[in-house]
Amino acid sequence: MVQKEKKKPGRPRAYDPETALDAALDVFWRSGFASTSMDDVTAATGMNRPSLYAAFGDKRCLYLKAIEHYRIKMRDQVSTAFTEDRPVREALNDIYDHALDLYFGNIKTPLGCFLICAVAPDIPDDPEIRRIMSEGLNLLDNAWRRRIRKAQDDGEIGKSIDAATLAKVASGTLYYLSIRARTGEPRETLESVARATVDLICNA
Amino acid sequence: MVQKEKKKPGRPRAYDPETALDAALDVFWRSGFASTSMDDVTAATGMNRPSLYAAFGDKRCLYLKAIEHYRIKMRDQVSTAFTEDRPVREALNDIYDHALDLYFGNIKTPLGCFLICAVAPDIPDDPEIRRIMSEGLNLLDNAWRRRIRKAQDDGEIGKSIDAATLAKVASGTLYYLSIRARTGEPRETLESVARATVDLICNA
DNA sequence: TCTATTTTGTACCATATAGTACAAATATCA
DNA sequence: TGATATTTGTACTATATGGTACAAAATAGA
Repeated sequence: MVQKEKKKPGRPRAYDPETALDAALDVFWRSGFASTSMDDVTAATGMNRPSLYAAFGDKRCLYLKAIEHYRIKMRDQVSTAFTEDRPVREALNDIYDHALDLYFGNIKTPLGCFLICAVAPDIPDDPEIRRIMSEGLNLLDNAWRRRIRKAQDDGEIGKSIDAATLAKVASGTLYYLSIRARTGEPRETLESVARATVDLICNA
Repeated sequence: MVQKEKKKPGRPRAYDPETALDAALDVFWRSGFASTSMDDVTAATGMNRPSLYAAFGDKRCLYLKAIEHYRIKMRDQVSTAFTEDRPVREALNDIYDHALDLYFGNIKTPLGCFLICAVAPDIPDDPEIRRIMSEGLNLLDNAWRRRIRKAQDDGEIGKSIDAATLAKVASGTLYYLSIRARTGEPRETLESVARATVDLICNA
């Protein structure tokens, strides 16, 4: 049960934390941590600086919260496609489609996967970012692995290559879709790559 | 014929432009454009600021030159593996190996592909970077495509999926190797993914 | 209505950073 | 040796940026 509005004394906040975090994610997603100024964030969220700092801490804290926010967004967008019960071909293709929905977003310029395309450069200089990034991508690999493993057990996919490795190949195509969405490749082209990958894996 | 040293009047430069550009690439490769300060570059190159600006122009010019420098490095490292005459299996595996050599580099912390891992975030805010990035990745896709197409003509690879699409799947695995090298995944794991991809493509 | 509490909004500070001015240094050439 | 040309190195400027102080505003509760 979510406690929606516990009436507190004091001036009420003029922003919705969830909406603000979403706006912050958008600017980080577009330009990355270093290229995004706190002024950009205030502009995107509509919040003033002290409110921003009071709500989310300093820039790096906000960035970490944005990453976590993205992780949840990713889960909501694609995780159901992994667990639904149906033929593996259909499932895998559907996963890619949902991912493309996320990568192309609702804005004019597609940005790809936030982790792959925007967070990656921060890895060498920040061990915690590396850890979070690693875990986030592992979650994805593991989701592929479980679904592919199930298909192997069901006899839908051959067992000549182990599920964990096939899963990483599947992720690789996801990375391709991300990067290429960001470089401006048309969605149809990327859908073809996704379908080809599904073909290859299902014929393994 | 390269004109090595045309004796000019004036104080001789204390740096080697090629070496300096290589050092500049290293710091951009590690931290990306925005996180890298010109002080970082001066430290890495050993050049002082005015010499740096005289030699390469402003920060963005230097960055573009570093990208071009990387493109050449990439070509030198992997392009011969594409054109050598031998069985396609051997060729594809060798390409991945050479790429991994580049991604793991000579330093302790592997950085992956410069374009994929460091330049990608700059795309949305800089049309020229987008163009360069796009062209760079297209070159890679096309190299895969030509080699795979040849293998299809030679009967080594089936024709159920067209070469251009298979090429993009092959690139996808390359992107995976890049990102995962940067997150700290061991090289052996990535070699397995490469070998699995080659298996899948050769059995297509 | 008065007090306590929380958020807002302006204004500000300290620092980091991209880029440059200018004189000293070091070469070639006459 | 002197004139010319090019690079070096120090010091500097202007600006952008992360972060904060503080008073005004707006609520709940007594």
